[in-house]
Amino acid sequence: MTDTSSVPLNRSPDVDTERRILDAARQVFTTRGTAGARMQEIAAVAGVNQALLHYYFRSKDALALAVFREAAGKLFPVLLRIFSMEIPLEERVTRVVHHYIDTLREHPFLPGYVLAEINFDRERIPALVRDMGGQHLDLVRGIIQRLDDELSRRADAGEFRRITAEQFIANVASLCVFPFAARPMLHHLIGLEDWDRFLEDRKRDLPAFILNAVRP
Amino acid sequence: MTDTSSVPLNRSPDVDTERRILDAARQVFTTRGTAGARMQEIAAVAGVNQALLHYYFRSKDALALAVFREAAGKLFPVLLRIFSMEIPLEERVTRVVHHYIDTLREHPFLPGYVLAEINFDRERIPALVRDMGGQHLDLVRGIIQRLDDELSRRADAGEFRRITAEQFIANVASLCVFPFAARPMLHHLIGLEDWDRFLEDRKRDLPAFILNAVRP
DNA sequence: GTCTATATTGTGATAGAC
DNA sequence: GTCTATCACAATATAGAC
Repeated sequence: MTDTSSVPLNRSPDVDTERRILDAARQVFTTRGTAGARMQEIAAVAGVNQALLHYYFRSKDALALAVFREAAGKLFPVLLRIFSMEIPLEERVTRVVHHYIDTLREHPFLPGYVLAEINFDRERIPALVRDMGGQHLDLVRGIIQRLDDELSRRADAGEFRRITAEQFIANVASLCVFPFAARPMLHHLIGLEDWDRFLEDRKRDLPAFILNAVRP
Repeated sequence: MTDTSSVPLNRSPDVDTERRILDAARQVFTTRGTAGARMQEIAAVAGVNQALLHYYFRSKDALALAVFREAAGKLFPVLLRIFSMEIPLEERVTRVVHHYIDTLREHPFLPGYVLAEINFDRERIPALVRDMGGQHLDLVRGIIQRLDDELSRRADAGEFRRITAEQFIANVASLCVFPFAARPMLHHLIGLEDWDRFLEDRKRDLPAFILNAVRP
């Protein structure tokens, strides 16, 4: 009789290999795009055989979805969480800017990859919404509503220009994310050595920039 | 004897068909991405046979390059031209904003497509630079230098905060282009009927927003 | 120039040994 | 769980008639 006490039955697949495959998949999918990625290359990067990818993830589509979910999970939930906090608007903006520039500096290919996905695959947005649970849309609407109220109040007080929450959020997202999506081009113009400096300057100046812009 | 007077010998390929193919290719490439696009679909959209695509463009790669060149040609030269004009900075910014939002509203898939291309294909940036001719880099450096001088001068005069030309250009590009690249998502949040309104608001407010942001 | 038919390769996926 | 070998088909590209 075999000893099963130290080896649980129905043990989940080797998490180490699965992780290695997923990391390799992220690397390849984010740099070549989902359609341009090759299962063979992912296997090579993971240091395993191509058949194993199918053993763990069944199909290229399923693997791509797993990667996209993980990538989107890095970008959106934090944004919602910070914008839900009960702290002054100025503080929320500063935190979002710092968090995004720090995160994207570590994963510079995420923005281009995610933007490409949502543009080229119609199923990505619904999948994203489903992932966030049924509350997602309500949560977002709540955040937008609250931000709208706040911006109106401060406009009434003469502190801010009139601006909708959608425009405000679009501004914050644009200024934080776009430079990374356009990185190969900016990179080429600015030069590799100054890229880090560029990001540091941006991290420092963007919060004041965003708020100053809506002052009368 | 055939009448050749109205049918030039060595006549260039039927420009009408070539155009139809190129338009179809743009439509398919920009919505599915280069790697995800299928020659068969392009042929169907163009209303011709797949073999004709190769007759006119030799290979998928060559066709993709032609589409990318045309797309990039819609986005970059105008930016350089406007920023080279001898008009006040405020006027330059306003013109760029208006031009971009109007152009991208007509071609909403261009930003996502071009960003995906430059992220996924390392050859795109060099090709882009080559396309603009040898003067390209000098022209860009000239524009950046001039803008830098101008921003410094106005910072010295206490009119502006200190900001580099690179940051300023990144801000303008981000605010104009990103919403289109993120369109499927914003679209989903904002709703189809309000998208046009969103763009109109943006076109009106962005110039003042950009300049106000750099005021002390 | 435009078509049909076909060659040729690339690529996701599976079978089956270990 | 992991591998090698192979299948099946999708997709680019070409040949050749008209």
